[in-house]
Amino acid sequence: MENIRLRFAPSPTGALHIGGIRTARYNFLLARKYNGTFVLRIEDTDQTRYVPGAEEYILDALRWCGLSPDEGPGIGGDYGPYRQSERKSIYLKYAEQLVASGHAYYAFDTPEELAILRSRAESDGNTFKYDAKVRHQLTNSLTISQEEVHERINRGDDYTIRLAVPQDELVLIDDLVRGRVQFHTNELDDKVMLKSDGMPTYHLANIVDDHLMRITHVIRGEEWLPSTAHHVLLYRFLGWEETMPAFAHLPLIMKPNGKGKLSKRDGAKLGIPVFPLSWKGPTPENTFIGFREFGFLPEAVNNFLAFLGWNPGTDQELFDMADLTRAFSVEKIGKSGARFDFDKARWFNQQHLIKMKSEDLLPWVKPIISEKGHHPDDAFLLSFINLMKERVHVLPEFWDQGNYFFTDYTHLDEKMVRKKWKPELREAFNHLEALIQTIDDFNAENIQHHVKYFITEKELSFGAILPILRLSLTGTTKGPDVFATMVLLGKPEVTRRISNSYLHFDKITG
RNA sequence: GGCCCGUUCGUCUAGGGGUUAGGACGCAGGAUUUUCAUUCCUGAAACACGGGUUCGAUUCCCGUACGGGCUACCA
Repeated sequence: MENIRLRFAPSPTGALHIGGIRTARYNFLLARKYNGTFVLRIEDTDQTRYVPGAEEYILDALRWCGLSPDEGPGIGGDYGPYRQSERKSIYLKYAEQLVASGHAYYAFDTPEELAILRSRAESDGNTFKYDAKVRHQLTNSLTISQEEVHERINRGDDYTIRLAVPQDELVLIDDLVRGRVQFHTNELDDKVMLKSDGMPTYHLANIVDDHLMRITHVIRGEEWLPSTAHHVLLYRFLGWEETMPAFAHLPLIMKPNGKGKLSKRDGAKLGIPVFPLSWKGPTPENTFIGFREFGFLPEAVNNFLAFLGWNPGTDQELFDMADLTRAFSVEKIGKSGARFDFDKARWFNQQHLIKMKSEDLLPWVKPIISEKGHHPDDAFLLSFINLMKERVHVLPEFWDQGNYFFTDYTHLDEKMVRKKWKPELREAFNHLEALIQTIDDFNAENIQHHVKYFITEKELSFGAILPILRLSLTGTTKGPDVFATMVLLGKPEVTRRISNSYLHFDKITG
């Protein structure tokens, strides 16, 4: 595996969903594992589907995921340009070479004519296929004279160049994931190589570029498997079969309900992210929330994604990027489609959150708190993160579950107050408040010691006091250790909240 | 419809001719006598079906069913 080169080749037609990120991830992983090169190529040959901003999104998304390309548009490299629209003339040359060697031909049939043939066949219960059986009845350089071909081209008639797929041959593909797959050429159509606007189709561009860019392995989605036979034929006809890259077709990521492959819409429908980053489209229907905005760590997203269709063969599930690179192998990629399981994604995120050092989490949590208008110092934030990180799944929950550390709580669990507050506790709480005032060294151990003493003194129980104490401090019965919470809140705030809470409590129970 | 790919707990999966079919998420119960969470323990839960091959198939082969993909001058 020397000098391996892999590429990720998305088309800039909008936001890139996580299926694409997984494909990029696998390509990246294999490249890194063998000290190879990871190339980004933009496949913008369909000018009608070009979406402004999409290319930028792709690069941003890759970078956020830690998948920065070694070569690509805006990055450079020895095999550029890396945007197919900028390589137009290259494809024409090879398309014409294909015609010259008899493996392709000029076709003048218009889309309208073909549509008619298609619908006619359909009404007869058949399907129309532009192939060896019918190409001699259609308008192309095989059926009209060379003069007429030149004449039509010279006068500016629209034409395409189609691949002349031979008859009665077997095309063998040794897929790294699926083993040997074979296609019979009689089932293959004469695919368009060069479109009438002068742009190549994916099929031609991808083969020409993979060859010219010295790509050694093509890892892509299973949706490409059926056209791989055409691709093999192209390598053969262009004389490049010796250096043809190895193919690995990935199982698809399926919708959470298992019905079909995951699509952009599924996210909005279920209220879950299926994109790495948020994407603002022209309409609400084309606007999507990303894993980043949802509060996921890129490492967790990658860990989760890597396991959709791959596993190391051990019981280990938690991987950082470096571990993943070490453990990854194409042989361990599965064959069957993997369902997108958001609960598992949340679990991965939680585990990564727990595993991370609080210092490393600081830059992720800080913006969430400051967004709410609070700017505590790092030491405070660090203690806060320590207390909270093992009870949140996604970043915004640091605020949702811990906002009372920064401001008076806005929500009080009245049901629990009714359950725990007895008016006769008021006297005890007054004592407790006074007792807390006297604690000089306000650390958790010390506070606990005093509170414990107080409880036994008053012949009360932990279970009677602590929940209501927590309620008075945080408004909820859930949360980190009460004494640790008190330390972080600080003595003045603790006593303030305790004395303030009587009013609310009496009102609720009274 | 045609072609191609696939099928182990609800989900992600390990395994592979003879296993109590393993792990993880989720779910249920329990422990950690302040909650929540973490952590730990326990539990329910799977080899699609039918034929072969074999002493023996979940594992190999062939069918069937089911699922998925492709079937554009889209990628």
